[in-house]
Amino acid sequence: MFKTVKQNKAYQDVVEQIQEAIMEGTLKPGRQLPAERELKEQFGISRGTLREALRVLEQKGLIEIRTGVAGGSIVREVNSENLSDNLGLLIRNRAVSLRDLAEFREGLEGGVAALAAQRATEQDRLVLEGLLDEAGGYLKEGRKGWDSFVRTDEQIHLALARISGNPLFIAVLTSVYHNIHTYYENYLPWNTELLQENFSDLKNIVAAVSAGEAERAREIALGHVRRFNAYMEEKKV
Amino acid sequence: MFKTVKQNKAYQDVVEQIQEAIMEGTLKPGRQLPAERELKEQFGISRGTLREALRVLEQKGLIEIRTGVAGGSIVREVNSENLSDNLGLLIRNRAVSLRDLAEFREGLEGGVAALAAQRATEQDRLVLEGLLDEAGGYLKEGRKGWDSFVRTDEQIHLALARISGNPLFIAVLTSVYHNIHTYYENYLPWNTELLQENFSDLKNIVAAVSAGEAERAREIALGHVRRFNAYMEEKKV
DNA sequence: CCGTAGTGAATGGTTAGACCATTAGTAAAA
DNA sequence: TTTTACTAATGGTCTAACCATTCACTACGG
Repeated sequence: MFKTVKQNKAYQDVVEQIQEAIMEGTLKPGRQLPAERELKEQFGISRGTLREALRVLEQKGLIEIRTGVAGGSIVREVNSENLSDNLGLLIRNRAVSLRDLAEFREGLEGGVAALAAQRATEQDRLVLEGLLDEAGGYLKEGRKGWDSFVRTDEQIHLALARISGNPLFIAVLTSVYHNIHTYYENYLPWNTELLQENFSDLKNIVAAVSAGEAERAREIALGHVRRFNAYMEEKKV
Repeated sequence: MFKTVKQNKAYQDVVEQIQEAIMEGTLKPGRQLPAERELKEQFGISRGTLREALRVLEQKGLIEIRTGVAGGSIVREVNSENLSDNLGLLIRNRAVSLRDLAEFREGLEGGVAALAAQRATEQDRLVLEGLLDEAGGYLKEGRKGWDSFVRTDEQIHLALARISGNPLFIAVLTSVYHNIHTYYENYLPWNTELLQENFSDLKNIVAAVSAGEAERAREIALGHVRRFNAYMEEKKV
């Protein structure tokens, strides 16, 4: 009937107070908190306890702690790094399989391409074409350019995510790419033909995005990822 | 040319060591770490520093700390609570808007429904139909059943994610649903008609999944989410 | 006048040792 | 057998000190 009364530990109370102040805007990004020796007085706790609280806030990505005379705890701009990290932990720990990752990517890339097509500015188009040129250059280098090509390929995909303007896609895809590398090396049957095909896909996606053709971009991106995944499945077996 | 040598703080070193041990499976979930007073000896640090490390690990969701005689640090089963918390922070900070969330959901639900259709077992079908019945019941209760209906709706979507068998979809969608509630209350123009339409969508999705028709499930799910989002956009303006 | 090396002070990082609070198990009492 | 009280182990907190890092200022040398 009744819930157990939550017995807050001292450091949790501090975490909550500071977090709340940040959330409601009392503490704005860039703002510096008082020094530990002063904060501990304000909260009426010991320095050790205060530091446990600060470590938690740091881990949450809410503050940054700097040493030195002008140092201290500084309120951070909220970002999705943490989300990315967490997802990375999940991927590594839960023994998420290549198939899981690939399926997940399949679900995301189409939507990202479509959104990017709707929202790309002139400048975005230039960036994409620049990356495409770069990738093309690596492709011509033959074997030794492969690694660079793959990295550029990734950058193109991430650029699309950025262009989509949706922080969730950006954070999640960043995390996925950070963690899929391991698999590429083991499972992808690298060869010139595959890379050429890949490059051709990229060109088509960028073309569709530049033309603002959302649905075409979606389809090509989806097909691209699917083919890629199919290759990996083959090799895996 | 050279990168600054990373000056690890003592507590960071401890965090990394323990985290690594958990990741590579040396420390399995449920396993209990030595008591603080012993751990500090093993690491050769003070108790305060050790505790900062443990707090970080706790915040990361890797361990749980219990008080009392049989207490201590226990390695946790990895879960997506943290991911959810993070997403919550981003939303509260307006770094992620309703539109962002909705778009993201649109990207995911189609794929989930398609996978679920491919993989649903007989038992899964029963669960889905059970949930559907439950939702239908709430719908008949009129106004006072709305909340329950929405919650059941969510459970159906989460059940689909579970059936898809992909831990990434499960984790991410769980986080999204945990956090989208805030918006529902503010932006959804609840009325019988909308709920009826919603219910009809759900029935169709479940039917397609049960029939193993992946592409149809994908399309219906996508349309479902899109319509839902469109309603919210309207109300918002 | 300008640059550079040195120096001091403020701040976080770490240590040691003590005591408080919580809790599971055990022994004693009903 | 059930309840109560005690005990010991463990995390939670406190105090007080010293170490390590960084920035700003000063004094010296050009």
